[in-house]
Amino acid sequence: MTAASTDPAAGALAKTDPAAGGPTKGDRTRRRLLDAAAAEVARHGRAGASLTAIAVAAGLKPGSIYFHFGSRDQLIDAMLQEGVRESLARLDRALAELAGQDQDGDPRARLLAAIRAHLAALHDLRDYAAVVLAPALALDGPPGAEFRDLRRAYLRQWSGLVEAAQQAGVLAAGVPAAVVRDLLLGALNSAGLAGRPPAETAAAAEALIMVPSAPR
Amino acid sequence: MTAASTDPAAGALAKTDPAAGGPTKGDRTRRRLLDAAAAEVARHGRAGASLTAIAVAAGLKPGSIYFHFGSRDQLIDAMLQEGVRESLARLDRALAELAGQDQDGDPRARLLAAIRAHLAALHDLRDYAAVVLAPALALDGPPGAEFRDLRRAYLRQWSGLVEAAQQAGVLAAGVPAAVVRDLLLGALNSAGLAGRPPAETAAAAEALIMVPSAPR
DNA sequence: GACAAAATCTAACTTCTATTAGAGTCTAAG
DNA sequence: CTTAGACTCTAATAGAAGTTAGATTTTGTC
Repeated sequence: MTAASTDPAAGALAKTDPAAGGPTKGDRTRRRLLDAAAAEVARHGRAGASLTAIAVAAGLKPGSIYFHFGSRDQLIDAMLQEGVRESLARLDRALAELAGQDQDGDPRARLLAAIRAHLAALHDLRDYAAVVLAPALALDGPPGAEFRDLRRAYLRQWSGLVEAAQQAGVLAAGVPAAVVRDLLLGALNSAGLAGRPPAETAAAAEALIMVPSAPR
Repeated sequence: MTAASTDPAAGALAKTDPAAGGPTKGDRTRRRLLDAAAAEVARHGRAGASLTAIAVAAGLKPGSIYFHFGSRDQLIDAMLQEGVRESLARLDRALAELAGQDQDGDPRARLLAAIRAHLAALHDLRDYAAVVLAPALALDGPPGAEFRDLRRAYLRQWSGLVEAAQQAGVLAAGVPAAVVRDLLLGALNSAGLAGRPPAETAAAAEALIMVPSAPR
């Protein structure tokens, strides 16, 4: 171990300056490392993201990374977690905002909000999301328990939204919800990463898949 | 160069025994190498597919690969080309079969046939297609002219199908065809790689995106 | 069965990689 | 200014990667 005293390499998360003033210097470069890792993985895949390239992109020498992360894998895992965690938080937030309005439990409104939130996340988080949410992305090896759980939670959220929408007649029924969910997320990911403004893609997705109006 | 005499490493394609009897031994191991490369790239990404792993999977020593291919990159490029080429051929074949029937130019029938062909290709070609057709897969570096052209041709085919379907009222109009194409292919890729039988996925996709019946 | 070509192996090399230990520098608090 | 801790660099390690040249084996043909 390089740093045995306080060992910031152990914690995977970047604490959002809980106690005193702004983020410490270590927090900042840790963030910079995660960003660089996301960019590198997005561009060259997990296996192609070299520590040296990440270090250079973050303005460090390769060896210095080990002060912040225990290994290359831990760094990449941390950035993957960060990506899903943030996406999940955004989804939850979007749905919570809806709850404070008139359309509380309306499945149609909830699904639309989720679509927009997903596309917005794809647009804002860019490299993080490109890596994390891609359906069949080659992320070899055991993905790490925490990442797996977060990803599952994200998918479960969407399954729930789809089922509710089907029962309300907003989405085609008589089709396994899991398949619809895969189709939907795959469509959003593919079109969302094409670089178009999220609003445009959202409008297209809604026009394409939604039953034109209320079940009537 | 290792083999300067007849140099099979130069040609990227596997000739389908044009002249005499069955495929020569070189053709067979070349095919085995392409398969191994596809599997390895599908599992570990382009950068993570090591020559040694490919060689072992094909029952060879790493050095022997250079008799068949000029370099690692050329091997992988060849397998990528093989993937799109076959997918494109299947799509063309499916559309041509339709032309011999009553529903010659019906946009709806053509789109349905294309969806089924794409999902079937995803299922049959597996590793090849998983790598080639994935929307935003990290295939770093210049993709190679031939591969790029084939891929463009595939996308152009789909754009045409989508436009025709929109004009016929089979798909939601008023939305850029390119966006719809991305959504559609992304959906098919994502759901198609989930391991479900292609027919089931096709049915789900059709139920989800098609305007219920003819424009009437 | 001998011969030439095709196909594979062996054994090296170079380069790049992650990783480590220890020494050096910066930063903030007293 | 001093000092302790946080942070970063340098230099070196061991291993795995792609690649190559030459020897060796396999294959098909007269």
